[in-house]
Amino acid sequence: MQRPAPVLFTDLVLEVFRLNGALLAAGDALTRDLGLTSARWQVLGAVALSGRPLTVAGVARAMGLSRQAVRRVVADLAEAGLVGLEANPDHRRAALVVLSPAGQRAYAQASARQERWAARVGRECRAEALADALALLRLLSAALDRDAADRGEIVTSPEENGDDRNES
Amino acid sequence: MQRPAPVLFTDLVLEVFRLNGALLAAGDALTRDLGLTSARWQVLGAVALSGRPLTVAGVARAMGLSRQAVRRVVADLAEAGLVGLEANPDHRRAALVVLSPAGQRAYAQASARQERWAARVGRECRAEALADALALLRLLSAALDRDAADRGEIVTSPEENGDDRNES
DNA sequence: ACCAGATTGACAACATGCTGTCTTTATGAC
DNA sequence: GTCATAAAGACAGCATGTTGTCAATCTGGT
Repeated sequence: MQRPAPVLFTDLVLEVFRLNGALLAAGDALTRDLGLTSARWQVLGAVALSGRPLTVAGVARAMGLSRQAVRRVVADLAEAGLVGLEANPDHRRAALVVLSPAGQRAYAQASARQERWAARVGRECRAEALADALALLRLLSAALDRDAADRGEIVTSPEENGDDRNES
Repeated sequence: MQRPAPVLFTDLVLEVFRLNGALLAAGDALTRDLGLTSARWQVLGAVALSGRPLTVAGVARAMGLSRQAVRRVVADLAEAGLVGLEANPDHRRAALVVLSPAGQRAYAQASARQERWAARVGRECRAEALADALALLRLLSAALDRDAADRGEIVTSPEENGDDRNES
C-alpha cells in the first residue's frame, strides 16, 4: 500500500494546493462580516504581533510576501480605517503601519473566532501528528528554498539580506 | 517543546500558505522554457491523466478549481497550441479538451523534470513521514469541507466525481 | 412534445499574488 | 560635501484564483 516516495511527494504537493484554496476560503468566511479577508487578516496579524511599528516593507519581510502585494493590502486597510500610517522618524517616505482602534477590535474578534475554529477543525488531529506534519512541511519549504537558490542565483538568505525577494 | 494543538494548527496553516507560494514558484521555474506555468501544467496533467477526453467543467471538477478558472487557462493553452478543442457528441457547446502533439511533448518534458525535482527535493523525507503528512492534510481538507458545509449549507458536490483524487 | 431545472460556456468584476520600472530617500565611501 | 548604491514607496501590467450573471444546451418528469 505504501507508494513510492516521488509519487507521495507529488500527491502531497497537489494536496497543499487544494488545502491552500480551502483555507483561504475558510478564512474569508470566518472574517467576512468584520470587513476582513484572509489576506487582510494576515497583514493585521503581522502588524499586531510584531511588537513594534513596521513599515510596509517590514511587514512584507515578516510575512514572506512581496513588498508590492503587502503595499496594496495595507492601502486597502488604511482606506477601510483598520490601520493608520504614522510618520517614520527614520524615513520620510516609509510610513509606519499601526492598528487603529477599529483594527484592533476587528483583529481581536477574528482571533477569537479563529481559535474556536482551529479547535473545531483540528479536533480530530493528534497534536503529535500535527507537529510531525508541520515539521515535514517546514523541511520541504527549506529544501525548496535551497533548491531555488542553487539554480536561481542568490535567493532568500535568512536575515541580513534585507529585501531579497528574488532579483533574478 | 510540544505546543498546544491550536497553536500548532495555526502554524500549520501559515506554513501551508508559504509552501503553496514556494511550490508555485518552483513549478513556474521548472517549466518556464517549455511555455508553461504551474497552472497550465496542472491543467495539462489533468487532461493527460484523465484517460478520456474531458470538458472544461470536467477538468475543473477533477482539479477542485472553479469552472471559470480552468476555462481561461484552457483558452490560453489552446491559443498556445498545446491543447485542441474537439467537438463533443454529447453536448454541442461543451467541447472536449485534448492534448495536441506539442502539448504532449511539453507535458512529457515537464513530467520528466518534475520527477527529478521531486527526487531531489524530497530526498531527505522518509516515505513514511510523507505518507503521514499527506494523510493529515487530507484529513484537514475533509474537516474543512465538512465545516464549510455545516455553516454554509451547500458546497461542492458530495462525491459523484469518483475519480477526483488524481490517480497520478 | 413540453417545460423546469441543472449543467455548461462566456463575459465581467474583483482579490491577491507576482514582476518591472521609476522616484524618493537614506546611507556609506571617498 | 558629493556621489554611488541600496531600500522604500508608487504605479502599471500580468497570472490566477474567486463570484455573479446570462444564454445555450441537455435531461428528466409530465
